[in-house]
Amino acid sequence: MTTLGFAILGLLARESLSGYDLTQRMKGRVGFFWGAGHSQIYPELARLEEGGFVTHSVVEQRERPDKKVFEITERGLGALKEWATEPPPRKPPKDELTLKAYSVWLADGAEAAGLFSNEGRRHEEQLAQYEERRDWMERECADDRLRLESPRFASSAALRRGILYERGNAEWCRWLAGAVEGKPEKAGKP
Amino acid sequence: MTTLGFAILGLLARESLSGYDLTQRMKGRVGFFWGAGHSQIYPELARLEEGGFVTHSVVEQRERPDKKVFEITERGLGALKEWATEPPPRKPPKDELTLKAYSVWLADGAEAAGLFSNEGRRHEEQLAQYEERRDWMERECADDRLRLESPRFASSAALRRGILYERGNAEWCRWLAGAVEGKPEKAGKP
DNA sequence: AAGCTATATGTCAAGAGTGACATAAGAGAA
DNA sequence: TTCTCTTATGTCACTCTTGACATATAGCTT
Repeated sequence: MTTLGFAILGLLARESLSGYDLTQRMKGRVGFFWGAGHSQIYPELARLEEGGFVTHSVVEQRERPDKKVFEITERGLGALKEWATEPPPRKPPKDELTLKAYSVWLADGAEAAGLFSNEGRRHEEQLAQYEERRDWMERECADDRLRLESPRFASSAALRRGILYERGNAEWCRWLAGAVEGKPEKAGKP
Repeated sequence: MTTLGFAILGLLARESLSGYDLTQRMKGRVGFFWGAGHSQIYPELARLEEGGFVTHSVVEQRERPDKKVFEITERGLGALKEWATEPPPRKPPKDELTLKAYSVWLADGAEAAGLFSNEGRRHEEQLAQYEERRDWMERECADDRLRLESPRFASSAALRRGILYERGNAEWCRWLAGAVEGKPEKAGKP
């Protein structure tokens, strides 16, 4: 079982979905801690079904093409539950922006300030979205999001991580943009 | 040019290194924002040399095997400088721990508390290491780390990002571990 | 002499992930 | 009619990444 498989099971444990729906979820709410295109999802669903972790049924639709709706099995639920508390392998987080910062000493100050100020704005926008979603959850599922055995609780926990992540990124980008502002470019030979 | 290529150039812009040295750096100081094993590094160095971004010279050693020391070229330096201020493609950060948190509502509370408390400790240890390194830099290269055109400045900027990242992770892990503590397991059928 | 560790450089097969290509139904606009 | 958009499912080739295999020098230990 791959991590992508568990990402899919995590969504299917909440509600039955088609491959297309799963693709949308991966772009949306789950998108800030995992990602996958449909070209990865369809083959993975086939593998999950082969392993007995999900089953599907075809739903005929009138005004749209038919779809396959996938449902998690008991076996899938059991595997997901076990996986959820196993320590993840530690891999280095790959952050291309930090990698760029690592070479910022070579760059022109105005250009670097532009980059980090733009990225800072992007992260602030994302942060605002997450905070809006958090506030919405606090209003709409006030009690439910505190019940540990409710999927809402898990969603809000993940969301909290996203908020912390974006906040850190936004702060850092703003700081760095400010710091490199006015740094002169190393003069070439005119 | 791949991102790994620029990661290597970022290191070679500071000092000339062998493939083996680069592998050590990737595990160490650069490890928190990019990673690669030697099986990726050696072929990438060959590609970089083919493209004229680096050159190498063989250094004979007495008490060790000979080594190839790679040096960045003007062309490599130029490419790195340009890349450093280009906006990175936005890809979803893949965080397996947050993905696990997303399914924590299914898990046994004690086991989940164990996982997140362990991970929290790991992040705190990493944070402590980074802070130690930051303090060391403040002492040893007090002025230099503030000069924008110095590699020390870029290193300390990246380090600052690492500290923010680990702080966020540690806080979140601790919070979640505390929250799921005492959550009873869903009873199986006895 | 045999084995272990650190240094040093490589290859290869398998798996994960990306982007393009391909198809198809129905809705709505030009 | 044709074209485009959204929904819907799939494949394929390519790249990136990982882990194992492979080799070699030299010091140190057993």
